[in-house]
Amino acid sequence: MDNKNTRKTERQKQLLDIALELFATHGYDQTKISDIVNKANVSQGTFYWYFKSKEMIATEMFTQGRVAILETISTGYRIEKGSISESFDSSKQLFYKLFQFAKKNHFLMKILLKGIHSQPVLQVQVDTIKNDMKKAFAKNIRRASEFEMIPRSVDPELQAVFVMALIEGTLSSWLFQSEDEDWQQIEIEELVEKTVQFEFFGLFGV
Amino acid sequence: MDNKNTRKTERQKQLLDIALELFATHGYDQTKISDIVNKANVSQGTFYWYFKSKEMIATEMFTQGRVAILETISTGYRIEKGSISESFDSSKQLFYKLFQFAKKNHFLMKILLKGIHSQPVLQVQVDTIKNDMKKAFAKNIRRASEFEMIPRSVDPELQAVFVMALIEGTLSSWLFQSEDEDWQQIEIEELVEKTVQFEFFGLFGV
DNA sequence: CTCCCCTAACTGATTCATCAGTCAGTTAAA
DNA sequence: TTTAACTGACTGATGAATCAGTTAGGGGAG
Repeated sequence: MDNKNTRKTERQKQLLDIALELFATHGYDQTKISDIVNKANVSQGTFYWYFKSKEMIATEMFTQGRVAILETISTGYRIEKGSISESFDSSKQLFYKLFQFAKKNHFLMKILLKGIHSQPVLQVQVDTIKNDMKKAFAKNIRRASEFEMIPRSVDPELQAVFVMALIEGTLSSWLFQSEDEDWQQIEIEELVEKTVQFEFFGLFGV
Repeated sequence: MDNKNTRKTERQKQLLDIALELFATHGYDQTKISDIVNKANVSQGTFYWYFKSKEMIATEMFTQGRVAILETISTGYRIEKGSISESFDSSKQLFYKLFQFAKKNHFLMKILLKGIHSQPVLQVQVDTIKNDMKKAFAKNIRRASEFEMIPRSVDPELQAVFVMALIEGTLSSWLFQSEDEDWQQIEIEELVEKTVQFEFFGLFGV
């Protein structure tokens, strides 16, 4: 009985993993249910034993992914009243965790970063996750601003847009052009360092 | 004969404009050829008198759009040896032109920013345009760096990734959430000012 | 320990809706 | 009269979803 349950969840996980990889590498629309089941060596009908539809397997991915991402971000927080260098370091820590997560879950990240605009229902879910991330950054910035760790001058919401843009674009470049020479070389620590550098000081550096 | 030519190009433009709007608002995949021709009050067959396929009308859009964008960026350049504040101003001017372009051509920009990942052939074209933009920024940064208008410390290619990310993300937020209160208010001049501020000085501001 | 029974798990050929693209025929302007 | 421009019903491919039927493996009766 316990065994049965395991067998069931294992097949479900197998299908989820395969679908995740195929969606990320070939795209959601380019991936047929038949591609997924062929790779899993099961029949088309089996897929529908585990998932109500193609849309539902993607939804399941996002539900699980959302939890994992938000967990990563929330544990990355460590903003307390302190010096500027402390706020710099805590941002670095957060970025580091995020970039590590992105590397480990690069299939999920690719799907999220590209979006699924051909499927409005799914795109809403992608947008929700991105919005949650942005809100997390905004909260971060608002607190740092209250503690005077960064200047109060600018609207935290707008700053959050900038930071989110920076993260999204940097992760996209990093994950999508990883065959590229330029990116091949760069270590995650270095990339984080330079990204946070830009986040705090812009083109001018320190 | 000149008249004939005009009539032909006008219908072509009409179909292009309608397709552009529908692709931007409902998405490429959600837009049927029948939607386009209905809105234009012509028959399905007429569409195929002017365009070989759905893919080709999108390709035509991108071909025209690419020219317009690169023209905008190239006329926005004005980097010459000078002071830091001059490099700041020239960046502001470039951003201003780009944001103006984006507002005027928001349908095109929406398509480019979202991408068309369901259609690999078209996505390549989108990526090409984005890459052209990034190269333009990289060139800009490289020159500013040579002239010591910004520090030489960091890799211009990586800086270009950051700047491109900033532009893309900011434009996306601006164009897609224009019903939002926050964005409703903000003037293009103010947005440009703050974006360039972030580009040069990051979260810390001046 | 066996046989048998039940149902969860699985099969894959078939159905069905959708839409891009076609084509034989029509219209209008030069 | 010619042909560019247009019509709209039709075709054909595609792929998600279904369903009637099959299999396997765990649990209970003997």
